[in-house]
Amino acid sequence: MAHVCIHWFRKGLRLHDNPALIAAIRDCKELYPLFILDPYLHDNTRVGINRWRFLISSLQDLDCSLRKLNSRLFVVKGKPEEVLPKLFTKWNVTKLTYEYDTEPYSLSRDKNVTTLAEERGIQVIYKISHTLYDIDRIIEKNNGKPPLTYNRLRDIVKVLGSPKKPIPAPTLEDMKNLASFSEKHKQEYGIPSLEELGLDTSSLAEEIFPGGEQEALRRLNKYMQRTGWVCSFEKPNTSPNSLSPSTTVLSPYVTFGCLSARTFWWRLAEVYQGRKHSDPPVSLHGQLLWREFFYTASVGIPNFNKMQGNTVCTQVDWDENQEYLAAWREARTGFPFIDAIMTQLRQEGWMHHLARHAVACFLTRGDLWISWEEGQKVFEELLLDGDWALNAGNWQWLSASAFFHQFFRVYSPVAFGKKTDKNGDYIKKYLPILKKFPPQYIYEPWKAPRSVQQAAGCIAYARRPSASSESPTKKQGLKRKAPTVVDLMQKKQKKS
DNA sequence: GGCACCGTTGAATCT
DNA sequence: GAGATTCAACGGTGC
Repeated sequence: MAHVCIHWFRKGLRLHDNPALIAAIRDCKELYPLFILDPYLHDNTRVGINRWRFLISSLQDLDCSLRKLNSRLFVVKGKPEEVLPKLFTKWNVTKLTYEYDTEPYSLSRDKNVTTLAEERGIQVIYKISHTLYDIDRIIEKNNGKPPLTYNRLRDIVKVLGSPKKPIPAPTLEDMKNLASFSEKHKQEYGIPSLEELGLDTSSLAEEIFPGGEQEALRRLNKYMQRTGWVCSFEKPNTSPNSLSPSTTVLSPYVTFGCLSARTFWWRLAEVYQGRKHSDPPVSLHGQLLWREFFYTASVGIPNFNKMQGNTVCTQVDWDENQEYLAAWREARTGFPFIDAIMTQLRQEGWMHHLARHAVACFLTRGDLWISWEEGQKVFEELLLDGDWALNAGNWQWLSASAFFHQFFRVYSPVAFGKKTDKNGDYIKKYLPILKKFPPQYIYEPWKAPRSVQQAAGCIAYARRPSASSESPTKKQGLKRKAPTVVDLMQKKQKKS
C-alpha cells in the first residue's frame, strides 16, 4: 500500500540518523516534510534573535538537503493541533511520523495530535532519536525513578549497553518513487526570513555558529580529526574565558537536532578506539551522558523547570530585586568578568560551561540571591543551545537546589576568571571600554588609582554626592544602584 | 567545574 | 661560599 505521509520535523532538523523519516519513506508515494512554526514555542518573548536566526538557517539547510533528494521542506504557522488536521484533509494523509520528544509541552501536544490523526484513520509512527537512550527505559531500570546521581545513571546505562548505532540519511534512490512537489511552493510553504517574521535584526552580530546539519557535520568532522585533543579532553581543564571557544560548540547543533547525539557518540568511539583516552564524567562521552542525566531527571521529576512542586529542589526564599536582575541580564553588574560573559551570551548565543557556572552562581547563591528560575528564562531566550531539560537541570545544580549541594563552593567574580586569563583579554574583547585598563586592575577596576582610571579612559566610579569615600568597597558598589562603566563613560563623553 | 589561608618545601637570590 | 631571605608551587583545611 502506498502512503501519503507527513514527516513532522520539530527538533531533529537533519536527514542523518532520522529513523522516523526513514519510516515515513517506506511504502510512500507522496512525502510532505513539514515544519510548524508553533506560536507557543516560537514566541518572540522566549526566543531571542540569535536563536531565531539559528532556527531559520537550520530550516534552510534542511530544505537545501531535501531538494537534493527531489523533495522540499513545507513550513506553516499555527498551533499543531489546528494546522495538522487541515493538512491531513488537504493532502489526504494516511501516515504521520515524528521524532519522540520528552518535554512536557511536547508530550501533551503529541498526544493530542496522535488522537486527531488516529480519529481520521491515519497511522502514527514515532521513533526515539533525540537522546542516546530511551529515557523511559532508564527510569524503568532504576525502579521507576530517575537516577539522581551521575554515577547511578552510568550504572544503569552500563546495563542497557551501548547506544544504538546511527542510521544513514535517505538517498536519492530511497526517494525515487515519490511524487514531486507543488510549483506554488514558495508562497504557500516557503521558509520565512527573519524580516518576514517581523523580527528586529538590528542587534544581530556576525553569524559565528550558523545553523544546519551541514555545518554541524562539518564542525563534527573538524573536531574529530583532532584525535589527540579528543582523547585528552577533560571538561574542567578547558577555559571559560579563552578568546575562541575551548570546547567544540556542538551543543546548539545537538539541541536543534542538526547533529544526532548518537552520531556524535559513535564518532567519538571511533576516535577512542585503540587509544588511551579520558573517561566520563570529564570526557566528551561524559558530556553526552550529562545530557542524558538531565533528560532523565526532567522526565522523572514533576515540575522540573520550577522550584515549587519540584520534589528534588530545595525550597529557597529567594529575593525579588528587579534592579539586580536587570543589571545581571543586561551585563551591567560592574564586575567585568560577569558582564563580559553576559555580553558574550547576548552577542553570540553561547558561552563556555564554566562561564555559565560563574554567572549562575553570581545570580543565585553567590551574590544576588535571585531565583534560578529567572536566570533560566534569560538563558532560554539567549542561548543557541538552550535546552529545556539541560537548562532547568543545570540551574538547579548551580544554585545548589538539586544534585549539587556544596553551597560553600562559591565562584568569585574576581578570582575565578584570573586563573585562565590573567591579562583579562576576554574581558577586553567583550567590554572594549576596558581595553586600556592594566591587567592588574581589570577584574576590579574600582581598585585602580584615579590616575590609572583616567589614563585608561574609563572611570570605574563617579564620586557620589553623599559618599564619603572615594573608593567604596565592591559590596557597596554592587548593592547600590551603581552607575555602570558604560553609563559613566557616556556621561563623561557628554560633558566633554 | 571554589576559595582563602596557612604551612611546607625547595630553588633562587641576597648578604 | 655559608647562611638568610624570598617566593612560587603545592597540599591540607575550614567555610
